[in-house]
Amino acid sequence: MLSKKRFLEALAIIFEMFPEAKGELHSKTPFQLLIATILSAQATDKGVNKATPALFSAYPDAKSLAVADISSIESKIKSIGLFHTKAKNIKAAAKMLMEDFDGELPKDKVLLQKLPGVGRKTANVVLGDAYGIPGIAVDTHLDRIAKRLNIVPQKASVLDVEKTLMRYIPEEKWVTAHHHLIFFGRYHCTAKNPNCENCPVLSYCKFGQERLGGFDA
DNA sequence: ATCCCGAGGG
DNA sequence: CCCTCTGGAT
Repeated sequence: MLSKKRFLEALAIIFEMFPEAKGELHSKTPFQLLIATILSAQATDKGVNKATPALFSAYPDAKSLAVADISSIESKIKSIGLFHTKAKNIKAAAKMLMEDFDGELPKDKVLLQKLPGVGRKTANVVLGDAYGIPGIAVDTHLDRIAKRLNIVPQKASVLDVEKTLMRYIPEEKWVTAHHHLIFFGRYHCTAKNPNCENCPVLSYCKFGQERLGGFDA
């Protein structure tokens, strides 16, 4: 297992690889960020950004989305995938915001997760990016990277990954580290053909060393 | 553990 | 063709 000290060394290198990493979902308000983030589940941010202009043009806020027709919402987000569930969730979330939260986003992880379609990962993203509240959203990229670097057992849950990262990374860097790790996963340590051959943190990476050292897959 | 589910990439 | 994408609810 990679030690905390060694992980932080690797993380510092990853910071330098993508110095300007940040959230890439397009939004004008915290509410729109919430909706975009719900829509981003099992979808690319590019795909979400392609669909949200039409969605937010028609329904820019919780008040309008709460009373929108499901079929109208579906037609605007269909290209994203999982659109039945997501249309239902974002309308219900908007309605809940209006009825139970005075039309404003709760700045609290537990309350945010009461909204349909909002789990731990989405809550962390919204609180971190909209309000700067410390948190580490573990998505498919962070989960993969944590396991490749071997800071957690291969069978660890996303919650275990989050806890370990929170223990290893200083709190004031949680939000930025999250973005740097996302970029690293998205553009370098990819799921399919990771660029281990040209990786600055190869010397820290169990997965990469075994992959390059071992026989062809 | 399984379902949802279209677009893009290899 | 198969795999993956800033997951969540059952």
